[in-house]
Amino acid sequence: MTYTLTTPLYYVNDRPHLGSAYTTLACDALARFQRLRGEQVLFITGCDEHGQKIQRTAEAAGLSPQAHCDAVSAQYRELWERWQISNDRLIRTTDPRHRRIVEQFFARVEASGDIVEGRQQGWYCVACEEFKDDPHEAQDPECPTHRRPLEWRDELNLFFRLSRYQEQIEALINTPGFIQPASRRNEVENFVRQGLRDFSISRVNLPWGIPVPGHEGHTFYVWFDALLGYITALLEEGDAPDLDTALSRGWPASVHVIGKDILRFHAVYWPAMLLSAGLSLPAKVFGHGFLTREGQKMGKSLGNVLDPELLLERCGRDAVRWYLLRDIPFGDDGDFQQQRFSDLVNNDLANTIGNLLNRTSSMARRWFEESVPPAGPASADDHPLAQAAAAARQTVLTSLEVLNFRSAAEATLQLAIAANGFLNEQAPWSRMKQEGTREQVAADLYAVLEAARIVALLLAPLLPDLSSRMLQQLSHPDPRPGSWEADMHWGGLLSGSSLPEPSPVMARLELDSPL
RNA sequence: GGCUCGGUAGCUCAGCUGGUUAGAGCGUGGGAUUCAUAACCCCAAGGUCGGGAGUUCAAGUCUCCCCCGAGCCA
Repeated sequence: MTYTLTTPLYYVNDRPHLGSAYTTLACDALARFQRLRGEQVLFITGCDEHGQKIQRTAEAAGLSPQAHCDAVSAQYRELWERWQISNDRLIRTTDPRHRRIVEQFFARVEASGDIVEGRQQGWYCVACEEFKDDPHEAQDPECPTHRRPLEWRDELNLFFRLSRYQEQIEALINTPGFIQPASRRNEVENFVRQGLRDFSISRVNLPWGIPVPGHEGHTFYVWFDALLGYITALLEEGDAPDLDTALSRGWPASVHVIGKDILRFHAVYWPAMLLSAGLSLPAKVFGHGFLTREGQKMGKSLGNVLDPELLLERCGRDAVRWYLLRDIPFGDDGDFQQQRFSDLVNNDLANTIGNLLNRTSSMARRWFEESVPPAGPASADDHPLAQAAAAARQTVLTSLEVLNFRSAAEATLQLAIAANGFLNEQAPWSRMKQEGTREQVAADLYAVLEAARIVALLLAPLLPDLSSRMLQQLSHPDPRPGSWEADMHWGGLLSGSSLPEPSPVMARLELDSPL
């Protein structure tokens, strides 16, 4: 069974922002975790490139839509490379193969009688790419989210008969665990209970889209096309653009990770479309929260957007990943606070974790021939640090399974804190001044080094870079997919292996100016 | 307007089915120590748990009303 997970396919209307980076980072941690556990992972991200909004943005910039999409999607690609995101795919909905997949999918939906012609009349927000339900009787209604004027539309469209799936969708969203976090389920439930209405899946007079086969003049509505990108993305390099082939590569998805704003599309429309085409449904949809900055919404008008590229350059991958994953409950909204950001990075990563390794390694080298001391009694499973390590490991495993990055980070940190405490209690530096304590000191240092090794391994999904640097200092190989959990058993550190000269694995963050 | 979710130490939050002196991290103050990245370790201050009423032997924890914030739908 392939573990398929997806980020949203980001709309290329604008350059990448921190929100997309946040989602992608979280997915990366999850993907790494699943790979380490030995799962066969297919990590999908990509770009959604059709629709009127794109067309207009391109026009405004004096570019062809395709040129515009090429440019923006290249920015995404570069950004993910820079962040070292481990995605297996980066699908673009302008990929020619995608068109074939959409056509085949549509044919199935049409064959099940779920496509009807209808008249779509109403106020449309181009920014949302969505019809708004009767916005009062105002003569100049505007979109509540974009605060831009709505456009009146009256056109003949193709509709998807969503209403036929009322009961199935109700059952689906009541399935425990399908919508995560559970707190968001109410919202969707509420929406569905009011009765599902058919929604239009085509537009007329919109050239920048995939033509609907057999319906001259119609192109697919962006969402219909975009969601299917998850399936096109399954195709491997040389595969023919065939729906069944794609599906065989890893459908259904184990989880769609999305922002809470597009939950409805993923938890209602998308499953209904899949049901109609006779395909199986994703196991889970996880809608995470939004980030604010110092208590304020980020936005161009406020001029307070945090550029993910700049953030990466100034602070580094580990710092940003740690802060976002460790401090913000995944699922809830979070606030990016610079002071807290540097406090946490410095305290947790540099002081608690980094320094733990540094001080221990330094002692071991000094007193035990620059190598890992003999474990002696410290190899026993009932050693206090062995027990702390086992507990941390357990928590990390169960937390990451349910995308609770925060709890995983905390548990890892706890182990490092326990090891620092143990070191202070045992005070090997004073013992070394007495006679006949060498064996005890060796055991204590071994235990702490071993705890540090396990901290490093536990960190591998969340902070692969830091993890790797720590393991290097311990002369220990990076974890391998599938053997990670076994690697974390107490006593895996080899006594006698040489320890390189320690240097800080994590530099303190000194942010003198605002980001 | 309807519905949902929040309002707990300066800050970010834990507190499951109601039950001893309400917890953690950060920040702040003090102490101890020297192996280490001015770091680690220990201790302390600090909260009428948004307001009010009620149920109960007992309520952050249940009920009702009100105030504030966020969101979904109208």
